[in-house]
Amino acid sequence: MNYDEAKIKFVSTWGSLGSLWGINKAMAQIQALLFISTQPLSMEDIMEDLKISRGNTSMNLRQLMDWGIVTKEIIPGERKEYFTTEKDVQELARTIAQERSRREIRPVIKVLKDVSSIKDDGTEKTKELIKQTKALHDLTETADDMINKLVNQKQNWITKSLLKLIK
Amino acid sequence: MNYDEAKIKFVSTWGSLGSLWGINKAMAQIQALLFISTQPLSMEDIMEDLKISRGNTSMNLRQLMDWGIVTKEIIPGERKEYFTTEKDVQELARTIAQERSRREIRPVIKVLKDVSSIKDDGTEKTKELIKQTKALHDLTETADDMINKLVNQKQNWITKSLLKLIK
DNA sequence: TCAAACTTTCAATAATTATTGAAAGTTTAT
DNA sequence: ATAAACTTTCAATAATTATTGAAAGTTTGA
Repeated sequence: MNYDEAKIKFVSTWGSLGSLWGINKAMAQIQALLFISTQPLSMEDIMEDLKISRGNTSMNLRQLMDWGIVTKEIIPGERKEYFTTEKDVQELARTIAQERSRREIRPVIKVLKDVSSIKDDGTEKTKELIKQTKALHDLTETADDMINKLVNQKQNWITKSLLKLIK
Repeated sequence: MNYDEAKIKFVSTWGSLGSLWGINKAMAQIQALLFISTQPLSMEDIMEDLKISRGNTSMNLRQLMDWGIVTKEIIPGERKEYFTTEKDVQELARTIAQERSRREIRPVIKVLKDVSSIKDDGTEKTKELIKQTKALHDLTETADDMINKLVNQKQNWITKSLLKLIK
């Protein structure tokens, strides 16, 4: 496998993994491209490389900036805008985990809390609903907390945490 | 909020969260319905409750069984098949985490390993590709390991782990 | 102030993914 | 062996989601 093959394989694999953290293919591919690039890329560069339209590139870059994992780079003397992504995997993971938590998990935790707080009318089905949604609420909340704590131990969090954990 | 409202809210919220662990809406809703049901449900029951077709119900139940979170229940004297889901949240989380790892994460880890193992031809871009995909490989592999270890500590894993972790 | 260089927006369209429903398949009781 | 009761399959269709491209918007330099 040479450089070009490896690059294509990486970008497309990372793209298809987008679903894992809830972003679309083009968004994930743009991020992948920036992640292995040695210098900032312009919209033109990205469009050409991924063979996607200008509009698509623009919209997905905006989303990546909203997520906080891509930033605009001004290159002196250049008219075009250039883009870079966070290059540190730890920091990247931290940002992604936080954003997913904020956007998707926390709202669900709220619903679980509301649902599990309905008045117990004494019927079996109500008791079951309360019991099960409460269990789900507790699990989700604890898991969310844990991920955020893990991910916020900036230095080498995964390795350190693992050591502590797996006695 | 009464029982019926709470039930609808729970089922639809859980359905929309399906994307979080990579299953579709109907699948997640069926699981949600079974999760709060006091007794096993037939295909008929599910179709009626969620207002989805027989074919859809059948296909999604099969998938849930493939994931190992729903099982067929034979009720003596009954011709129909009945279904139940794993009721223990811990066990549910364990199964889901394992399946996702097997289906999606491990294959990506393999690609990252292959890509990061290409021959270093000395160019800057190749060095960067190798460096970045290797970092991603290591992170992904370690995170995957950790989740699987966490999730396999059957008894109260989250709480226990948290205690150990967050000094 | 103008126009060239560039970016954003968004309605139209394409691609993907989910859902239906009816025919085919299976199981069970008699 | 048959037919009723039930489940599965899958081609057609619908719903959703992503993508395009051209017009509108913005910024910059002369």
